[in-house]
Parts: sequence; structure tokens; C-alpha cells
Amino acid sequence: MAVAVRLIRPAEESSPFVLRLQQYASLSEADIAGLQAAVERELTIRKKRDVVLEGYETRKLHIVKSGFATRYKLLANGKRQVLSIILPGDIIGMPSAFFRSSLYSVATLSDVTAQMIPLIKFLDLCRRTPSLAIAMLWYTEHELAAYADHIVDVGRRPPLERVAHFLLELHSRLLAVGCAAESSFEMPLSQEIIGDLLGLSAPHVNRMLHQLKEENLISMDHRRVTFADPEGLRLLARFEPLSPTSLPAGARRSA
Amino acid sequence: MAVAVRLIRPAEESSPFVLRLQQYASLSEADIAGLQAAVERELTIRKKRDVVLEGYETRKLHIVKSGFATRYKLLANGKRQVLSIILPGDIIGMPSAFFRSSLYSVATLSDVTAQMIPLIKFLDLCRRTPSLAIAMLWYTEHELAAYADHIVDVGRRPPLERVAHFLLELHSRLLAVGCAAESSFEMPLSQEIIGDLLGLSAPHVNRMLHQLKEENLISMDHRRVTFADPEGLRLLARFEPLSPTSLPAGARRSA
DNA sequence: CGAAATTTTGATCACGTTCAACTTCAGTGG
DNA sequence: CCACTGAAGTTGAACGTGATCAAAATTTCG
Repeated sequence: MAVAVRLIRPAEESSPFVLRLQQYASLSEADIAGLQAAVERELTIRKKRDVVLEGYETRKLHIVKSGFATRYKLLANGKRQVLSIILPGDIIGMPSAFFRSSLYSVATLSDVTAQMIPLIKFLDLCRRTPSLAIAMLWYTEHELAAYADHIVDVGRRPPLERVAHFLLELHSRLLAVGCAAESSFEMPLSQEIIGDLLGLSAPHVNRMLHQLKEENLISMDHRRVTFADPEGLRLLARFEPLSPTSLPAGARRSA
Repeated sequence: MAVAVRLIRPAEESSPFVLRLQQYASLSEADIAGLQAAVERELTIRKKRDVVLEGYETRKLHIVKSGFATRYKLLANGKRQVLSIILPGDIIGMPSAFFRSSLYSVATLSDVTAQMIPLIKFLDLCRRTPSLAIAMLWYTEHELAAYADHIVDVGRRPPLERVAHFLLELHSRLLAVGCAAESSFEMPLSQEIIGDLLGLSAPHVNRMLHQLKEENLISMDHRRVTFADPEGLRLLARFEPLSPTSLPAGARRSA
């Protein structure tokens, strides 16, 4: 009765986004084709550009194919809170496009290529494609759980664990989209951004990173992070991967 | 062309949940009837009970009709992070029911009456009712934005603003479900819980609350909070209500 | 009415910020 | 190719905030 969740034909060249949706609900060839058809255009945004600006209206979704970006908010006191790191397979304009004016800003960290779909078109597609709607619901719940984890991080985890937890989470997400090795990865973020993500100052992030090195849990070379002791790190951070989503029987049935 | 969003017949006795969904997409009588039909049973949970326990599997959604609860996580170091306050119209089991085992715990703060729907049944209903699926997507995006706000609160807002922001947010949510007066409300939370919500210690919450009183922004009598200077409070906290959701034209069209 | 939970208060202290200087690195144009 | 420039990383010292702990006062509830 239990079914393997990730039965995806390896031959097929799927986008990270489609790959991700497949985890949540099985999409037919037609469903995927419909999604592709809704894409209005594919574009590349250069490094360090703003894609979405807080306060402005957006009615577009950008499905990221490659590259990295940050979703953040600037406060009146000059501080910045980074809400999330956007990786391939993520959607820019979520949740911003669902509100009158964008709640947050998004800026690219690297060149980003993305597929643009107007929100209305996307919602219409969801209306016509129940399994896509279900998959999207699942996708958003997943996002919600990630945000919840972030709240716990920032609210109650001590700085060292916070940094450790963040490294593990980033790695597992990068791994899922094929942007990381088994136990090392290229970190596309400055320590200042990590600080703004975790609610710490940049110098303190630096100290915590060094402490993790001293305790032989990680090693760093330029921007490459290697987990010297993945198990120890997981133990320290009490990291539990979010990914293993469970699929109820009903979700696989076709409409 | 612009349509009033909350055109709801006042005569009709709608649940806070349905009222909320109506904001996101127009549901037909049949849609609502279908939702009611999916309810397996209505139940009342007594004060201070656990509804969901972290680590256990849940496959049920509980739509809250009345009462309050907290969604929280216990850390290994004995600390607790409260993720959100659950009010009437909210769903218990979200996002927990979407994962193999529940990510968080939920405990009631007061007696809670709720309508139980098995997740599978609910998803099947979404599959058959596109407008419900769309409304739910919207609902979850809204939840996501609330969590994002929470991250900003805990990560970068100074304690005084944090508490002020929290009071305003709670009030506006209570107001939306008819559990608050224009500028005062009964606060169902101990200072310890507020602390665990905002990442502060209980004594410090106490101090901040007193400071707000001293600055004549609020007044408190037992558990009743009154906004003495709502505008000043909003200014201090830079509070921007999340509620005004904008409805794209497409969302109102029927399938 | 008594017991338990919650609020309030104060004193101490550690943690993490802040700020500034310095170093290293990466990218660019001469 | 190297010198230059700006960004990012690193370090240290001083400071202030908010945690912690404990005790007292008050409220709530059984």
C-alpha cells in the first residue's frame, strides 16, 4: 500500500520546480505541459538586482531555474531581516503576489534565470488542474514549516546551534536541487547576510563559524563549506530534515 | 469593476473559517455545503489539553470554531518557542498533518470547539472544488506572511516594539473574528507565553508592558488590554495590518 | 479558603552588539 | 599582469541589553 514517493523517470529533464511538485502530488504529463504553457517568458536577472520591492505591487510569479536570491525586509531602524534564501525550484513572488502590495523585497545574489507566470494565469491553471492545486497547497505548507523552523531558530536557539542548523538546512536544500556534494557545498552568502538571516551580527556569525571549525565540525575554504563531522553537527543543532513529506493515498488518485 | 470583498449576507450564520475563506475566493452555497458535509464530527477540547503532539502522526484537521490555543515547539535545552496563537477560524493540524510526523505541538488555552475533517477527505474535497483549493492556497499564503512577520519580530525588532507589534496583531486578528472591541480586548495569554512567542523572558515582557503603560500607549486591567493611544502604538511598532488581501479578477470567476 | 499559577520587583552577570581598525580577497582597468 | 579598489572577512575592546535567578506580591482557580 505504501508507495515510493520519488519514482521519477531519471531520463526526463525536469526543472527543479516540477521535481519538487512531484514530491507532493503526482502530476500527469498533461499537467506539466499545461504548466509549461502558462510560462509567459523565461528571463535572466543579473547579480545583485532587486526583483521585487517592498511596497510595490506584483502580480507575477517567477519560478527559479538557477541561481540564488534573498527574500528580506528592511526595518525603519535600518536593520534588515532576511526571511529566506531562494534557491532553484523556489518561487519568487510568494507570498508577495498574493497581497495588495509586496510585503518583502527580493534581491538576487547571483545571476538568476526564471520562468515568469502571471499570478492570475497560474491561479486559473490551478483551478483547471486539481492535482496542481493540491501540489501547490502542499508546497506552501512545506514553505510554512520552513518558516516555522526559522522562527524557532531565531527565537530560542543559541547562536552556535543556530549557525550549525542553518548550514545543515542550506546544505540539504542545495542537495535536493543538485547544487551540493554529499557533505560539502559552495555557500553563496556573505556572513553579513547570514547574520541578517539568523538575527545575529556579522562579527558574531564569524566567531560561531570559527568555533565550529575549532570543534572540528566543519571546515571552510573560501566559500566552500565541508562538513567534517556531519553527525556531530546534526547532534549539536538537533537538525531534523524537513523534506520527507508523507503522501496520503488520496493524493495520488487522479481526478 | 472593483468589487466589495466582504459582501456576506449578515443574516447567515457563518463560521469564522468560512468567513475567512470568503475573503480569498468566492465560494458558492454548494461549496460551503460540501465543506460542511466533509466535517466528520464536532468536538470540544478542554482547557490546557494537548491536541497535537510533536513527533506523533496526525492526519486530521481541526477547524476552530471558538476558543484559543498555541502552536509551539519544545527545544532540547528546555526552552519553548511559540509559533502562533490559534484563534477561531484557524486550522489546527496545519502544517503538521502534511508531514510524516507532526512538527509541532498544539495545546489549548481555553475550551476549544472544533470541527474535525480528515486530511484525505479535505484534500479530495479541494480536488473536486477548485474555488476551495484556491481559497486554501490563499489562506496558506496568508499564514505564511504572518509567519514571516513573526520572523522579523523575533529577529530584528527591539523588545518594546516587539511587544507593541504583537498586541496590535493579536487585536486585529481577534477583531476579525468578533472577539475584541474596537480598541480593547481580553488577552488570553500569560506573560510567559508571550515571552515564548516573542523570544523574550517573562520578566522582560512584564517590563515592556509596563513601559507601554507608562508611555500612555496602553492600559491594562486584569487581562483586558486597552489601547489608550492606538495611533501612537502603531507608529511605535510600525504596524501594518496584514489583512487587506487583494483579489485578482480571475479569482472570482467560476470554473 | 487554600494552593497553585502568574505577575512583579530587584540585583547580578553573561552574552552578543557595536564600533573601529586591520587583513584578506575578488574584481577591474591601466 | 599587476596595481588598485571596494567588498568581505577577521580581530579586539568596551558597552549595554536582556537573561537569569530568586523572592515577594498578587491573582486565579479548585
